[in-house]
Amino acid sequence: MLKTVIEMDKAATILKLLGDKTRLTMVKILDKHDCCVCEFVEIFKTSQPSISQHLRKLRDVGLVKEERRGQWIFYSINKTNEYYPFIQQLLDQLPSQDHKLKELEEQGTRIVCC
Amino acid sequence: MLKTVIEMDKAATILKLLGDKTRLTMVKILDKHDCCVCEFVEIFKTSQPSISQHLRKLRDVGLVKEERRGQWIFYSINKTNEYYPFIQQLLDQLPSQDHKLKELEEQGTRIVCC
DNA sequence: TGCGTATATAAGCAATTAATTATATGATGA
DNA sequence: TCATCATATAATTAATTGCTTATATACGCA
Repeated sequence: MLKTVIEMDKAATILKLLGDKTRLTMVKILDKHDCCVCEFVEIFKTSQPSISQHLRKLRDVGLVKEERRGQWIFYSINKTNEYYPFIQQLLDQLPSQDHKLKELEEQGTRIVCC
Repeated sequence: MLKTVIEMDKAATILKLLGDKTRLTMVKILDKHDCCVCEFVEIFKTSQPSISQHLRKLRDVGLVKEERRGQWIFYSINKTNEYYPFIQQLLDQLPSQDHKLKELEEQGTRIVCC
């Protein structure tokens, strides 16, 4: 089995980023589904700037990437990031957050927006 | 394979704790070797209170435990902690920090103190 | 072209964090 | 019992973080 090793500095940086419940949940969701900003605003019941700022931090270290689709900007996990295997192993130990997206669908919020 | 799942809250708390280079390195070292406070002071070239405070945080969430041996207090990983499997998987992806202890031995600092 | 929607960025502020300095506690050994 | 060593705790301070409010940008549509 290939053992990937990550430097301590980089690991600490990534863990610090993920050591925030909002960002950790975002990344867990994004690992399975692309999402746009307004969905996160709904899910976390917080302000749009707050969400944007969290996403920016994740983007700055390359964990997620953005892509414009018409009016919306979708975020997705950057699987080509050299540290993706590191976080993937971590995410696998977290409970699925699919129910959060399901709630949006039930509210109609997911469809309306994206 | 048994899949252990950890709640998001708890995971975020632990990741935040480990998202500090000093604490992450401490835990990585402790995963293989017990250490006393004065060794960490040497390794990290920082003040004793600073080291004590980091250890306290790790102790407060149960990741490490302390044990007095005569004059010294040794810290070790708490393998019975319910979140140990979570961090173990993470630690396995980090480079060994044995060289740091080796340096102490070469300096004689390890033996003198502990 | 002008308006509404989605998102990003900037500035300000309150809360949290990590380090320092000073002091307390507890064990050892003369 | 007193001095010393190892460690913990407390108080202070500077730096960092995350949120809010306000504003800017960029797209889609009438």
